[in-house]
Amino acid sequence: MAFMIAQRAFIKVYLITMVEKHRGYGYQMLEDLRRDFRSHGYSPPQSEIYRALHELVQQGILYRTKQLKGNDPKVDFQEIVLYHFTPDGAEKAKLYKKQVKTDLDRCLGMLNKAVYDNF
Amino acid sequence: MAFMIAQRAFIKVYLITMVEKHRGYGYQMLEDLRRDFRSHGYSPPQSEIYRALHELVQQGILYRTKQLKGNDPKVDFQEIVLYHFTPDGAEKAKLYKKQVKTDLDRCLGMLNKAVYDNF
DNA sequence: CCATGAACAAAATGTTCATTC
DNA sequence: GAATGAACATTTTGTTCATGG
Repeated sequence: MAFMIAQRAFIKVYLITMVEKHRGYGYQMLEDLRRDFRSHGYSPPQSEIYRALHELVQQGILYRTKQLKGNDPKVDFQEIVLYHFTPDGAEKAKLYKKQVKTDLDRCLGMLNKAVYDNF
Repeated sequence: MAFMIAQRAFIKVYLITMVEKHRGYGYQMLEDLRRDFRSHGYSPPQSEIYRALHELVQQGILYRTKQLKGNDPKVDFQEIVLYHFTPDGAEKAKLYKKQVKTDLDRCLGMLNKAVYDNF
């Protein structure tokens, strides 16, 4: 077992949750995470979000579709990549999240213990 | 700012606390930590403990003395390395711990948030 | 500037080996 | 097996570059 939870896993559960909420594409999720964790002094690097998304596709949890950002193609030709659950993706995601939850709890236990033991 | 607290820093505060309690030498501290974290599924690698101790010496917080383990040299010639605070080591240690405490709290905040947001 | 992706560089860690008692 | 240390290998990250709209 590793020491702490990996950044990758941490990000992945957030991405899964975002897909559950039908929210968006990579760049958007990146900005959301940065906003939500700014007060914690954490700014996930852009590469990690894309890597995490790619891995979730590899794991057969998500699949991709492409779409033009603006409703009107004449206005905005920017192409974005949307993510959705595969047929059995939701179930796989549930399982993955469960594993990460276990690890999150483990890490919380260790950090709380460290505070208790040393401070 | 990094994502999570580094294993190294985590171990260092434990080592400092152990030196405060006049406990021991590297190998002993390693075993203690392994025992204390076994239930958390974490077993710090031996190399990390020594690396951490060396760094604390580099930082001018600790210095080393050597000693034979058994009281009677005829019985046990095993040489061990003991660690003590340098003259200003205690103060430096206090400062270092303070920094790590801040980071521990930050990490706890992030992990708790993750649990709240995703589960 | 938004958006995606890959390539590359660095750091942190894990594993193994060497040495001594 | 206890004890210390270094070397080496790998993984995980962070940074930078490339491309296009």
